[in-house]
Formats: sequence, C-alpha cells, structure tokens
Amino acid sequence: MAYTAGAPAQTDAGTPGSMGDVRRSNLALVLGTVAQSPAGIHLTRAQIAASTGLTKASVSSIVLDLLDAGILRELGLNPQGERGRPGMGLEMNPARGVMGMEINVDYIAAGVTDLSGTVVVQEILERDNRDSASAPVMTALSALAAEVRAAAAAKGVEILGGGLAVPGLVDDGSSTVITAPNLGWRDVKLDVTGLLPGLPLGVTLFNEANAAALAELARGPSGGKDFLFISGEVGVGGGLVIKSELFTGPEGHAGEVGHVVVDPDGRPCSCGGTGCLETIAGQDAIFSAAGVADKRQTRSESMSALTSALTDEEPASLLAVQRAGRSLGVAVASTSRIVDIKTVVLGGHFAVLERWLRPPLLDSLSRYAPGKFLPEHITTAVAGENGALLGAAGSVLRSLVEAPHRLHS
Amino acid sequence: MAYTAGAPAQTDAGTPGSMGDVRRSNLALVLGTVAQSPAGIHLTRAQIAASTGLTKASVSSIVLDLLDAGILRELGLNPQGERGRPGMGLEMNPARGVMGMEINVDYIAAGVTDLSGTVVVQEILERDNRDSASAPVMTALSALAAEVRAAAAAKGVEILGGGLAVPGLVDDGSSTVITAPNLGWRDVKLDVTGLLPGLPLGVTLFNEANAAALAELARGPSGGKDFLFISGEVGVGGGLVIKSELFTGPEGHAGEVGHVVVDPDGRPCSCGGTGCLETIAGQDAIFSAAGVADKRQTRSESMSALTSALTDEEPASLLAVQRAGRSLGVAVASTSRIVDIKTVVLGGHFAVLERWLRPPLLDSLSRYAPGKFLPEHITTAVAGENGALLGAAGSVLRSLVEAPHRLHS
DNA sequence: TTATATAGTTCAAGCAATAAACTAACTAGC
DNA sequence: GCTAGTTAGTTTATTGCTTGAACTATATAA
Repeated sequence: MAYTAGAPAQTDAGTPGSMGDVRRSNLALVLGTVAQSPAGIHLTRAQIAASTGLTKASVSSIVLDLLDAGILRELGLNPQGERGRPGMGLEMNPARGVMGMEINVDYIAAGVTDLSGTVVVQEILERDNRDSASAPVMTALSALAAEVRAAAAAKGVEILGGGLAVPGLVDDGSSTVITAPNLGWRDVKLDVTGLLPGLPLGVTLFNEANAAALAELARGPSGGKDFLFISGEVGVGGGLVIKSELFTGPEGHAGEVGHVVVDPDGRPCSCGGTGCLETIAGQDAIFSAAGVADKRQTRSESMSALTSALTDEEPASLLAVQRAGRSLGVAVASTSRIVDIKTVVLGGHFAVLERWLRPPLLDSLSRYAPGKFLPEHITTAVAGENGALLGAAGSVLRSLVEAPHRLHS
Repeated sequence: MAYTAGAPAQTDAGTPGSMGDVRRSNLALVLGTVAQSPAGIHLTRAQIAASTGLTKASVSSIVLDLLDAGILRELGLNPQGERGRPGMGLEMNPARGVMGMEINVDYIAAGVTDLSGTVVVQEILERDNRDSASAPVMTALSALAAEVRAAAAAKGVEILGGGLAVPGLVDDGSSTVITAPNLGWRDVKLDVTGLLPGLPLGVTLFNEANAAALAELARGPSGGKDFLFISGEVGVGGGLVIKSELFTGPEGHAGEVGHVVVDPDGRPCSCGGTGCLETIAGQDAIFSAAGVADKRQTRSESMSALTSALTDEEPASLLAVQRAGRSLGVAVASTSRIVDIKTVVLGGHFAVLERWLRPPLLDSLSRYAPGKFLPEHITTAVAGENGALLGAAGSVLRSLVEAPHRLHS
C-alpha cells in the first residue's frame, strides 16, 4: 500500500521544520508509491492520490516536480475499456539509472539498473585481489565502471549515483575501509567519487553483506521486513534488516554475526577474537575441516569438491558442515535474543550448503532458542551471486526514492 | 544544544504530511529544548529561538500553545543585571507529573515525578510476589497507586500519565506480560489503565530492564547516547539504547542479553534454552555456586552474605563471581558485534559486585572482542534501586516531550 | 533624560496542502 | 451519432504555519 520507507520530514533532529519538509516528505511518499508498484502496472495521478491519501491537486503538483527532475516519466494514456477519462500512466524514468560496484577477493564487478530496478548492463571481471594493494584494484575498477557507464549511456541510460560494496568494515562518511581481512586492507581511504565523477547523488560505500541484505529486502519477500542475512564467504558477514531498514548501529558496524562467540574455548579468529562463528563456519574453516582445502585450486573449485564430497556422504565433510550448522544455530540464537528477529536468510556458501546445514541448524536453534524465541523462518537468498552488486545499486536507488528533493527540484 | 529526540513530523510512514506535522514537530522541538535545559536555568523565548533556529514569532506562538496545554509555566521576569528588556523564564510545569510503577519479585512500588523530573512522592511496599497470581498483585498496586496519586495531588501535582515496569517480556500494545519467569506469569493481560483511571496519556507497560536503561539515559551521562544496560536481578535483563532511543526490535523484545549463549555445553535456562548468560550470572546461579543460597533468607540477605564472603576472599564465592564476570564478557563481546556498541552499564547486583566482576569481565572482553571491537567503557548504573521506577516515569515524560500535541492543543 | 540593547508581539507575505469547482476525455445507452 | 454519466486532472479560493520586518515593551548605561 504505502511506501514504508518514506518517513516524512526527514530533517535532522533539532532543526526547525518548515513547509519545505512537508513537501520533501510528500515527494518521497508519492515517488515511493510509484517505485513500489508492481512491474507492469503504471499508476496514474488519481490512483496515487487514492493510495497515499493526498488530494489529486497535491499529487499533480508533486508529480510535476518529479517529472521536471527527470525521476518519473509519463507514458501515454491507456484507455483500458473502463468508463471515464483514462489516466496518464507514470513510471520510474528508464532513461536514468544507478550503478552498483563490488570489490571482492576473486573479482571486481559493476552493473547498472535503471530507476525501475531492471538490470541494464553488468560486467564481472575476474581478478585476484587477495592481499593486493588498494590502488591497482581501484584503477581497474575505475576502468570497468567507465566502460559500464558508457555501455549504459549507449542504451540511453544516464547514471545518477553509485554504490560500492566491499567485503569488510567500512565507514561511508569518510569513504574508508576500516578493515577487510581477506583483501588485506586496513584503514584504506578510497576515492569513491573518483570512480564515477560528476554524479548528482555521488558514490556510497557499503559493507558487502549489508548490501546483499538490502538486495534481499528489495527483491523477494524472502525475509519480510525483519531478518538477519548471513553471508558465507571467506569470512562470515551479516546484515540486519529491521522494519525494512538496514540496522547499522551507532557507528555503522552492526550485524557482524560472523564474530558472535559460539565457542568460548575455540580457535583464534582473523578479527583477533576467539571462537567466533567465522572460525567454524567460514569457508577456510569448513574447507580445511572437510579436507578439501588445496592451495592450488580456486575457492569455487574447493566448493564443488566439498559439495561432491557431501553428496558422497564423505564423513569428514559431513562433520565439518554439521559443526558449521550447529554453530550457526548458536550465533542465530544469541542474535535473535538481542535484536528480536525471527527470520534468517542464508547467503553465499550457506545458501549452497543449505541442504546439509539446515538439519543441524534447526536442531541447534531448538536447543538454544526454543519455544517463543525460536527463529521460525530460515530461507536462502533469492538474489544470487551478484547480491552485493544489486544491493549497492538498489540502495542508492532507494535513497533517491526516500529523498528525491536532492535532484534539482 | 538541540533536543535529539524531537524528530520532526512524526506521522506514520505512508501518511501524507501536512502543515500540522510541522507544528507538531516544532512543538516537540521547543518543548525538548526546555526539557533539556539544566536544572536552575530557565530559558526565555528569545533563547529558545536562538537555540532552535526558529524565529521569535514562531517560538512565541508555540510557547503559547504549551502554556495553554499546561505543559510549560512562566516564571516572573528575571532582570539579571544585563542590558535590555529581561526575558520571561520558562519551565516545565511543576504542577503536572507522571507516575512510575513497578512490580518486582520482592516488592511493588509507585512514585511520581513532576514534569521537570524531580521526584515528588515515592513509596515502596514489600510484598512477596514470587509465584503469586496477577490479580492480587494488581489490586495491591492499584491501591498503592491511588495513595501515591492522592499524595501528589496534596502537593499540587496532577498526574498526566503513567508507566509500569515488570520483570519480564511484555507487549505494550496489548498490555500483556508475555512471560515473567520469576513471577510465574505467562500471557497475563493486565488492566494497566485501571491502575490510574482517566489519564490523558494513559499507562504504558515496560520491561524492567528497559525502563532502567531509560533511567540511565535520562539521569547521568553514564552511558552516553549508545549503551547496553545489563541488569542483574533474579534473572539477567538487558536494555539497549542506541542514538538515545531504546532499541526494542521488530516485536519489542530486543536487548535480552541475559539469554545470549555463553556456554553451548551449559545448563538449561528458565527460558528453555541452554547455556544462557543467566544460567551463570543470574542471582540464583551465583548464590548457589558461591554456596550462600539459603531458602530461609531473603535475597538481600543472601547478597550481603555474598559480599562479605567476597571481602573475606572466600574461594567458592570468588570463583562464582569470576565465572559470572567472564561470561558477562562473552555475552557483551557478542552483543557488541551485533549492535555495534562500545559502552556497557552494569545495574542490579552487577553494580553491587562491580568491584569483583570488573577484572574477569575486562579480561574476557580483551579475549573475545579485542582491538577496535573492544567495548571501552564499563560503568555502573547511577539511578540506584529504583531505576526501573524512575525509568518508567521518565519514559512517559519523554513521550510527552516528543509528542506534546497529544495534550489538548 | 536620552541612547542603546534586548524581549516579545503584530502583521504582511510566502508556501504547501485542502476542498470544491471546473475542464478534459472517455464509455454506455438510446 | 448524440447525450448522459464517469473518471482524470487542473484551477482557484481557503487555511495553517513559518518567516521576516516592523513595532512595542522594558531594562541598563551615560
């Protein structure tokens, strides 16, 4: 019905509210209902008025602004055999788009979606970034981004803003990667705006798991409005979505389920802690426990070695995954009590291994968080490999929908 | 400077914003700055205008509304030896107040603060509520509340709203205690408005630890704007404050640190889980591990037995508290990674035992959440025994400050 | 007593939403 | 094929709230 994210009058606390805030709030409200409308359906002004509760006059005036800003577009009239004057369909302008980018251990990637969220261009470039300095990676990504931007422009799509997802702790305010153990980065300041110069909405930096969580939120109804996304990669990342918002905590680093303590007497973790979930359920941990770790092969080769070992019911592999599942259960149980969440979405290798992980996970949950506290829904990610990419793009799009006044208007 | 809580235009998402929202937002902004001003200082309209950024004209008009509603009061002019016309001091109306109430295992309590937050009346009635049905407890509390209300009225303070704190999981919407293990309550619907009939702001139901956390937020700068409050009682409760707001999660039951898993191979918990923090650091657990559990004595007697045993360096007691401290560390480490919090406030028996708990707690933290992730500030609660009481009252007060338009206006 | 400075109020103007009237564009039915 | 009915979108007057400037009120300083 109404767009949940459009919290009206989003001035900072402590700032006087004026009528401009009302306008901004209603701009977001109108744009939000258009953005939320199902793919084929093009709402008319009258329908927007009915659905938002605004008057037709207000909607007309607001839509005019959004058309001027190039965010919305009018389609022709659609006389659909109903009585009365047909309405003028409206849609998110397909000639504008946002770019998602991703730096990961094995690849860099960039992709563009238009404002309706449909993918226009997408390119993945395999590249070993493990323990590579940031400069060459950024140079390579910059070239890729320019290429993808040109490809989008060739299709008539102009980029308004971008998002970059990185597997590590980030601080968007200062565009800094605080720590990305698997890239070997620590306190690295990135020139993110340099990747895509001259964008009205700039470029935002995201944690990979957070971006992927946002992709889940935008795409399927996999997790609803409240869920914990757990992404199994080399490390174990997490993204916490609460009331359809990414919950980032006071400093922006919330949701790190990978470092919940699941075994106080456990092994040291890459984060410096002890017995973190990652030390048992991270890729390296599972591979070596399963005995499929081989330094000559890539991670995806190791992964297929593991899955075939599992289908062959190879004991060490079964045990390794079982242990990972149980530990996942402990971490989820603890997390669910702290943030009161009942739905878990598994991503990354957890999605691949879901078949084997689920039984020990459920077992563990019923032991550590039984009854009323049991997280009932365990699903797997719907956005696949490129979840982080889509999430980064989608989240920029969403920020536009929530604050359209930043464009021209 | 400005009141952090006064988020402008707080209509529900999906509702059109109109000029009324602006007014509501600015009412809260003005009232917030008055409420935030230090005890002795009485702001004038001009000072409010300067501090909020509103014009003098708007402030005058808004203050008029707040005076009409009986929320603010004018003091006389205060010619303070400065040039120019002296300003008219404003303060929170001391003739209006809010009531906090508490049901706990050993007592029931009720107290009134005026709108400036100073305590007017307070009464604690010892009463063994353990495994008592809810009806007689509510009857007793109702009588106590009426008495305290009359005492406040005698002092010229009219009650506008109330809050009730209960040691258990609650749902305020339906005024239901979902589970309070130590009272033996389960899915008990309480007639909270019946306790204090005819209040314009009604009566709100709180979890005890959450209320106490709010008291910490309101009183000292003990935890700043972001902290985890851990309350050691018979059970172990928790309250999570993030950006000066109580974080309650999607269903309102967040912050239950007492049930973070700290020992996967541990003992069963009253919540049905296994190895929860409460099974090691709850009062019953500590008392019995220390060997000071004696069914004939009250809990406060057991507690003094424990503290004297500790000062005598009695080994079993030292060990019990040490273990509790270490487990606290594990739980805090996990929590800090999930919600990104760096400050912990210890309340209840954790405050009493702080001296002995701190070393193992710090030790444990540096092991499980080292370096950048270390929760740096461990403090003890400033609001003492009656933290929950004060918190319940204070939070009703705060809700008034955030939405003053609910009164008359 | 006068000049100056500060507090608070009054009043016209601007902006955004609303409600009601109005124009536009289509279907249904005779 | 014309008219009545129906729905879409625009125009216009009204309302509510902030703003800014002018104005009144009340103090200190010289």
